[in-house]
Amino acid sequence: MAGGRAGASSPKMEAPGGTGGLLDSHWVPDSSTMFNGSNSTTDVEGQFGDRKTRSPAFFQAGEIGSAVHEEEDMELEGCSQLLSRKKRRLSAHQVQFLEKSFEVENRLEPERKTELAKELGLQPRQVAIWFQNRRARFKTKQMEKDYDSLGACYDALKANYDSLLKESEKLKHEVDSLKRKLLGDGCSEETRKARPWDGEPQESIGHLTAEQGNSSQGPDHDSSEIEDDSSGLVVGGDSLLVAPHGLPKIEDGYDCSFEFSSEDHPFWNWSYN
DNA sequence: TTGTGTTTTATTGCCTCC
DNA sequence: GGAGGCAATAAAACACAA
Repeated sequence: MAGGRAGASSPKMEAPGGTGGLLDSHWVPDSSTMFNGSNSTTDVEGQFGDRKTRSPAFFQAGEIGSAVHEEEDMELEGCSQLLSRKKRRLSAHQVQFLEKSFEVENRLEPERKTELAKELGLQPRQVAIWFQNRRARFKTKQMEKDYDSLGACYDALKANYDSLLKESEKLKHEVDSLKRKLLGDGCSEETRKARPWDGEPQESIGHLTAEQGNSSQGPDHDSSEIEDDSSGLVVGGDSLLVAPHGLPKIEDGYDCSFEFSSEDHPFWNWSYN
């Protein structure tokens, strides 16, 4: 998307007659709109109202702003040819009011916009812009939060995976040692014949296949293979219990078992089209 | 004082919905 | 086609270190 589109109406743009340098820092005071008696720090940009038929807010001769910097304004009082203006920030009071309103509802109904504008001594367009920018800020913050929580989930899952891997190795060793115990060199012919694991590799001891019992698992081994055996493995009367495992509870409060859903997320619930 | 980074206000173009 | 939303962006305002 092309930038610099605001340039045409930029207050930095020198006014005709080369007066921009001087006028850039001054306003023609506005006697009209004030917020509850307090001074507004903003001008009346956006008073073109409908953005589809808008004209540049700046450089409209005779247009006036509701400046709060009275000293500056006094200096220029009487200046009828305002050709350049600066942005003015909203007052703390106005921002606070808008913030509260945003908390209640982050979307603006036309009536509410008008109402807010009236109450704050702003143009409806300014209120709309403020909400738009506020939503953008909120979205950014929310994405940062989501990024952090996903990172925490990843760490927890990785830790869980690693510990499962270790546990799996440990169990394999136990199985191996039990096998060695049972199949000691001095065992009888009957016992040797009865050894199921001496047959085809897919034969199993209990639920554990020979392959599971003997092969070493790589890092990408699916841990679910041992989950199915978590009910316990009985070998020679001993029970090797594999602890049931699931998704971890992360200590800092994040639960990784969540799924992203636009239904239950305050931000994504918004209908961004 | 000045350079630089951040935040805020506003514009522009495109998109979707009605 | 108009209204309103969003992303991208500009630029003023502000903060702050050197």
